[in-house]
Amino acid sequence: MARGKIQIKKIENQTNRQVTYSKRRNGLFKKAHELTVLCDAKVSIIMISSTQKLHEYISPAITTKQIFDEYQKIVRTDLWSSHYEKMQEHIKKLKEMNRNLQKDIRQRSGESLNDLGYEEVVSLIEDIDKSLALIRERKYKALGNKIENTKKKLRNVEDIHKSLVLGFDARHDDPHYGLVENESDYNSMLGFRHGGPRIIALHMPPPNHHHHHPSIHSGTGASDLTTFALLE
Amino acid sequence: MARGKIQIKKIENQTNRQVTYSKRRNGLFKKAHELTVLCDAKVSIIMISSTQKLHEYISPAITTKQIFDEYQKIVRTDLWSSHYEKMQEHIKKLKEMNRNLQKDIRQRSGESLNDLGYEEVVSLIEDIDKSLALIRERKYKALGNKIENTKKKLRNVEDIHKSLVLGFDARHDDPHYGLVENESDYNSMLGFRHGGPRIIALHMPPPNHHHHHPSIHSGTGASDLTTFALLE
DNA sequence: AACTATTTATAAGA
DNA sequence: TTCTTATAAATAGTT
Repeated sequence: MARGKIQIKKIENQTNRQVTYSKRRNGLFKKAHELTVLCDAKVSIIMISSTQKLHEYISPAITTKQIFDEYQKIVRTDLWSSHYEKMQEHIKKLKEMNRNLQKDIRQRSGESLNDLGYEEVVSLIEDIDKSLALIRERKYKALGNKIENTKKKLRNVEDIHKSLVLGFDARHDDPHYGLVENESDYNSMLGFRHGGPRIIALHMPPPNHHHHHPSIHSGTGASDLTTFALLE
Repeated sequence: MARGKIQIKKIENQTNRQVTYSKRRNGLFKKAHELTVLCDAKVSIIMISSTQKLHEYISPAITTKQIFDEYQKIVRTDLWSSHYEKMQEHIKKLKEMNRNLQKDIRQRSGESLNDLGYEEVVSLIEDIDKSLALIRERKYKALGNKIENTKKKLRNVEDIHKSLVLGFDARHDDPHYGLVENESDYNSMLGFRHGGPRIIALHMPPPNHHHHHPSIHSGTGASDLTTFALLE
């Protein structure tokens, strides 16, 4: 529009482009402001440059938020109101789901059985019985694994003990053998770290002492296992 | 800017103002579009006229919502986002809640016990046991009530039977007594409607015949009760 | 950032 | 609304 007409297409020279952006932005904002005053209108301009900088013009006597609100009030279509409504629905569904889940749990824990018919109660009991059996089975399996594991480790420790005793006897028989000063050789040999199991573990009763079994059912079963913790 | 300079102040003549609004709006949008193309920028213009009509320009390759999002991301001011974000949070919380409830149910039904420690499994079992006891208790109570009810009704019917027999005998003794043609007198007397219980109920076994009890546990218990349905 | 030749926008009238 | 057109304003290229 001056010193030569230009084609309306992207200015490839970046410096040029930025200069033009700056000049025309000012022109646009000026025109917007004139429009605001002359015609008593509200104008909001938001621009993002190719370098991602943001500039805005907003008529005096209005805020960008007000323009946004007006916009979504008037343009009922699309934009974010649909988004909003979708969210509302989503929330509704989630709440419904939650209600049902909680009801389920309450029924399963025997708190609110009033909505249930007799047959439903019967099948609920069957269901819970099945679940309980499943959980118990898993518990015993887990327990069995732990015990098996513990037995193995105990056996290992007993072997060490034996070899220690054997070694000690041998040394006793042959005074030329010095005492083993460094237990870490044994430990590392057996894959133990951090000093390995303390020797006190050797004083433990043999693994066939499980006359104590009932406690497994009474909820104090865990203490059985902590007894073996030193061997882990 | 033509045929005479104008002052930038509100045009009082309404027609004139609207004409100017229309012309300058087009000019503004044209400039905005040129800016978009020349400088590879994103422009959003929203205008509200003095007559509350809304017009907008939006660069191709962007939506007004995206501009809004960008705007609130860059200008850290609140806008409508507070609402939006609250909803997002709400949804997040509900989802979290849902997840936990479902996990709970899965654990209670023995499906996913892997996250549980040993003690947790033990207390879970205790919990379920308690719940089960509770539900069973309720079941038996409900069953007891039903049976009690049924017994009462049976007793009632037996009384009717007796009085009928007595009446019949009396009539037999005294031929002047006609037969009772209309049983509804008895029924309404006893509070029964719709013809009352059919007399076939009298052929039922006495209420102390509950050798059949096991079926109550096996899920066919309901059929026990339907046997008495005629008496309801 | 300033200049200015030129293009573009537009006020007023039709 | 749209067209016309005289004129104001905007701005591309230059300094």
